[in-house]
Amino acid sequence: MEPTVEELRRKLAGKSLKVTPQRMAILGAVYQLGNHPTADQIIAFIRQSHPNIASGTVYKVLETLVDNQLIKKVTTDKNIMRYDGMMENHHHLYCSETDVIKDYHDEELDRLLKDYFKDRNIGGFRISQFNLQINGNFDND
Amino acid sequence: MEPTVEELRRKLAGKSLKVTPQRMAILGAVYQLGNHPTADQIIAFIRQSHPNIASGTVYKVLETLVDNQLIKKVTTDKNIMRYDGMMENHHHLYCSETDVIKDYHDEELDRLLKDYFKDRNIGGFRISQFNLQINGNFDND
DNA sequence: CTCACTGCAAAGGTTTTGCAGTGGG
DNA sequence: CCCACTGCAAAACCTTTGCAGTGAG
Repeated sequence: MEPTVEELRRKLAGKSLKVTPQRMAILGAVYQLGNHPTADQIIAFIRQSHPNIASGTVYKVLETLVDNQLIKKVTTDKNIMRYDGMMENHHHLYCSETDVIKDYHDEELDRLLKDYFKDRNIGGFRISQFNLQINGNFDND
Repeated sequence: MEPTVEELRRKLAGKSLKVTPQRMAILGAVYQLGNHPTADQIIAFIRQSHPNIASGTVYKVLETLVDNQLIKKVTTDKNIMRYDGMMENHHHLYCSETDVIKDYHDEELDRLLKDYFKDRNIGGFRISQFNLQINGNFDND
């Protein structure tokens, strides 16, 4: 969860995106910050090393990264967009009090859901992807 | 899915909320509009019968209704909040192109998930509720 | 070289807030 | 009657946009 400069470069180039210092920093920030950061957190983090980066640029780059499936958008009850660098199929534990999101991986659950949707026709709906939003509270609050 | 005036009144009173014409109209609008309306759609709908309702009031009332578990918030990739009057456990089919959300109910799926989480300790997380976000496309687009 | 990307600043759109006046319990 | 609720308008907030200048391929 902390790719090297070469890995970042490869991810961008792999999507035929120009490799700019800003894009490297933003994609790296999403990975390093980890816990589903907001645009604001990403901007603050990047300004430590790139003081002149414009917030408009960050929003544009995040949109580009989402469009190219290098990151995903994550929404919560608060209407602030958050971003997730984990592209493998996974689910989210969400506490609305603390606004903390934790990833939840489980192959058994994935298999269960996949089997459920297999051969099931959801009235004219072509499923591209699904994920479970699990709401509740973390014990150590 | 179109409760009478008495039912609306009972729902509000049941939560010890003052029964005002605005609250009646807003809760009724969420039910009548059905498809997970935005605040804006709710306001436009209500103004037909209550031309003077303030948008600030609508936002405040919607928040109150959410807090009192009479409606739920629904989020999508677009950062506009939407509201859902269906309180029974259910899932959502979501098409990001058209921004259409359809409810998906299935007891077998609910049982499957319930069984899965039964006796399973999700590392210090107390689950209050979960729902599946199913992304894809509707055939008749 | 060229066109996509960045910085900057302004605008956009949704949601929140403060306060005085109103009305439901 | 009293306090919660409403209307109004301004402000806050996140995000988008336009344009001139820059730099990656």
